[in-house]
Amino acid sequence: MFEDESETDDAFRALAEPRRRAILRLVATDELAAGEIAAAFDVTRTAISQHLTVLREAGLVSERRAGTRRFYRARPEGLAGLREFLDAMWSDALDVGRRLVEAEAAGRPDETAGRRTDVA
Amino acid sequence: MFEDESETDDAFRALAEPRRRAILRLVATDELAAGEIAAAFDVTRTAISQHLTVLREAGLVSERRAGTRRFYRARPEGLAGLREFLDAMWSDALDVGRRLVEAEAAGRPDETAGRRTDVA
DNA sequence: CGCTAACGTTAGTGAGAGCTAACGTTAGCG
DNA sequence: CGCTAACGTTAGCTCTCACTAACGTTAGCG
Repeated sequence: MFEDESETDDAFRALAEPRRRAILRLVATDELAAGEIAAAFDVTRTAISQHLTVLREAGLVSERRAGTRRFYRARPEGLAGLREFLDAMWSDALDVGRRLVEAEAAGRPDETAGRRTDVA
Repeated sequence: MFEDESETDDAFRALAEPRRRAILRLVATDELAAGEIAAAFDVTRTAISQHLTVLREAGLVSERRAGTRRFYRARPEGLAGLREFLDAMWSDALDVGRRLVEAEAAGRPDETAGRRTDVA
């Protein structure tokens, strides 16, 4: 698993920016033009344009051209990698939590914390 | 929703770093000491220590001290904010996809699309 | 054509983040 | 005590990234 690390990495880095997440929420429910998106913030259109480029290259938004305007919309498939990562992490961590409780109830063995190498 | 933006922001920024995600996967299944974690990478222990600090402040790992050693483990609750964000984004985007298909079948209204939502 | 509107793109700047080396801290051993 | 081991912390460097200003591109109108 996690074979598309480079692709998922782009999505993570793209979402690390609060403004990009705001843009994504903005186009999650409605398809908006670049100018409309830029009007919603108090930064330059240039900055928004670059953010849109990052989001597009990360596969998080799709672009549709109509005349001189370009409409953007959230692309749910771009979040698939993140969901996989989070779900795997979530279930693994919860599983360990359960295991630790059972171990403690059994009289707490496993103090040396013997490794398991199936890390990645 | 998205009221814990500052807390979620820390988690997003923490996960934006590939090495921190690797560390998180490493301690997702096993509780490891700082030295063991550092041994798994080819960077300095200092760098790993700083990464662990970031992960801990983001609520993504827990710390347990035993003698001079400090054991770290993944904290699934720290991912709750991210899951909420992703789930909301996912369902919203899919909902829009469905709505667009229906609108197209109905004869495509809503061309102007002028609006602004709660941008934050 | 000329002109304007709506974008994207490039160069340059300042703030932030990851990395290393050196130093400080705490726990265990003789 | 003195010494070592296992960490964390600070100072400094470098590189990335978000932002702005200026320029280039494409589409529509007269």
